[in-house]
Amino acid sequence: MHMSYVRETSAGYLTNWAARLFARAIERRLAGGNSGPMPVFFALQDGGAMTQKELALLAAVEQPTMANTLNRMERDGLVQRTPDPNDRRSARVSLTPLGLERARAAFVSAIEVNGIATDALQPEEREQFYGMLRRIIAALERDAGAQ
Amino acid sequence: MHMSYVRETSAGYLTNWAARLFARAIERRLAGGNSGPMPVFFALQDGGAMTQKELALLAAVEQPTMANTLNRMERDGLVQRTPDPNDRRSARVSLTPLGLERARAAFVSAIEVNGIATDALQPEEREQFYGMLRRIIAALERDAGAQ
DNA sequence: TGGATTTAGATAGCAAGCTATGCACATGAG
DNA sequence: CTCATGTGCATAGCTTGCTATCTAAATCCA
Repeated sequence: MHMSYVRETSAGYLTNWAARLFARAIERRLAGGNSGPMPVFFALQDGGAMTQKELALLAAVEQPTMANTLNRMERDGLVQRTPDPNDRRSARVSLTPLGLERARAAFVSAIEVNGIATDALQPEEREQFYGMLRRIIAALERDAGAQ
Repeated sequence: MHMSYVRETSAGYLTNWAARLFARAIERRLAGGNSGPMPVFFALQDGGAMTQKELALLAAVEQPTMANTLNRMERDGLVQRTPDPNDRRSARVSLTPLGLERARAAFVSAIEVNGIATDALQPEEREQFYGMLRRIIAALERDAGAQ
């Protein structure tokens, strides 16, 4: 079992590699923008507001990761935090006008990159690919849950 | 096109999510170990030596990323750098005995996690999944090459 | 009501990824 | 031989991800 074997048939290796290529392809199209805010853009693109916790859940990242992402986005004028009147620990996060603008651009880039990737698949393979990834994600989350 | 659509059918989103789950699943099994050295382990598990550049190429990461990974591995006693007698800019990197031991453990964990993931697929889907990922990687690398 | 527990977020510290840039050594052209 | 160019690696500085831990507010229960 040599490197070539591992490189070609390790699902983890290939998945990590593909994920980095996706992120870089999107970032090249965003001229200075990064791909980290993408899940926040998608979650709030309709003008809605969410708590940090809800955003972390949707993005499937840990709370401190989302906290840092939101701090950078706030620093860059992309989101605003409005204190929750019902819970003084919490704040509702929403996109600023600049954030909405960037969200739309990010959406365009994401769709374009997604298209480049799925063009490498046969039409009937595409749904299958999503399905397989979702099953793998579910299996690995079960593994994580079982300690 | 709402969040739910994006979450379920964005190849980039799903791939990034799966990649993080793979890395965490391996790290949970390595008790303090990290998944970054994995490509180095695989490349050098047979006792061979490579330059940093060769390792970066095999791992498909940039040179500074590999430089940092090797620094951490050297700090932790996993690799040694031997000056190249033919080129004073370069060094040959090889695993220490401790590094070889960790490499074998990492290999076992990687195979186990890979098994958990591929068990979520039908046997005939497995080769297909690797093939699709490889085609997507190739497409995104072409995109990167074309600026 | 008051204390224990839960929950939302903040903070610290690290790994792994990237780009940009600098330096020293190697190499090739004249 | 010398000088321009190329190459291998190091460094700086950033983002995104993680775990561990803290604080403060909310909630639950006796």
